Amino acid sequence: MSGPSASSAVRLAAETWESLFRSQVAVMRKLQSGPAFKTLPVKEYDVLFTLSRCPSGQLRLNEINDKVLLSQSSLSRLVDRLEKRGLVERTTAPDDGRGVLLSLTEAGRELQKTIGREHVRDIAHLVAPALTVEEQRELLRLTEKLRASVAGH
Amino acid sequence: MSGPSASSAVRLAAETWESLFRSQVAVMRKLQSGPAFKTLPVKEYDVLFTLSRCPSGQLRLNEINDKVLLSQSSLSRLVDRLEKRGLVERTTAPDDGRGVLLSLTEAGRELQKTIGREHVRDIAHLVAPALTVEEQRELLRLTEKLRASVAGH
DNA sequence: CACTGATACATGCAAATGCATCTAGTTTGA
DNA sequence: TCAAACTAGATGCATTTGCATGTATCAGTG
Repeated sequence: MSGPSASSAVRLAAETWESLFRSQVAVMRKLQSGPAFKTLPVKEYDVLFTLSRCPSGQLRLNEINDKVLLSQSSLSRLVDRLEKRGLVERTTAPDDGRGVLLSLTEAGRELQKTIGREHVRDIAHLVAPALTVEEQRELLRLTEKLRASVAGH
Repeated sequence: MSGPSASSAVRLAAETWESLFRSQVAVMRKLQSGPAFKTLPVKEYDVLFTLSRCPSGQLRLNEINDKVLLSQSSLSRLVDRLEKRGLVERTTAPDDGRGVLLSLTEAGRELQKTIGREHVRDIAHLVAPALTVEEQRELLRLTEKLRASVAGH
């Protein structure tokens, strides 16, 4: 079962993750230093973005928490800030009294769109020159496959 | 020059980045919750790891800062903590009096190895079942290509 | 229904983070 | 050669984060 190929499989997995991680750092560093995030930190934008992509327009806090690298308490307070700025609204979940549904206000939707347009341009300027269309498609496929597998743990 | 294919190119780049980012979040979330990082936070481990991979055994703080998603001041204080715990050592750079060279102490090297062994196993358990060897190689290639392109301005 | 344990989110508090700024060493150019 | 501009890193301070815990609701069992 184990042997030389087992240890090289472990090494390959580790190197792959390392490379994925460093590329994420490099891209994120550029993106967050851009002018798009002077008005709103990236992590807060990410919550607005996630809400904007959601068909029902509402998400539970714990659903959002799965998408974001933040502790539950940090997300709770990040949402406090967004709420104080009038960008999102908390509602008690109808089917579960413990739960909180989050939705965008009109101001939140506007701000997401404004930042989003610039953000998407910045992304394109970084990613498009780096990889061919085919390579991007493959990278998209592989990362999605990885994410799905890990989420299913 | 622009047209329907221009906007779809932008969309592809954005979706690719989004997928890369979310996969990174999913994997990192699992990794950092593991028992390997009870003794040392991931970000601090990452500095030890980076030093351990460096041929000369020494790195400038600004070099480390490129690899990590932290502000300069945060890295400075993270290194304070590592130094207080006796895991790394600061030395003034011989060729530039402003610079600081960081190197592992023996204790730092030991701790990195200990955590590293477990960490690598955790990575393998997440990545290996998700992607074939060929897919991992391709993911490694694509992320490295992306990182190199982004780093080069 | 009462009771036990689990889940969703909020909050007190200590620690980590980032921005602006400071200090010190280095490079530039007149 | 020397002052001005620049760079590396440290530090004061306000904000953000996470851990531990608290509160309220839900689910399961007798």
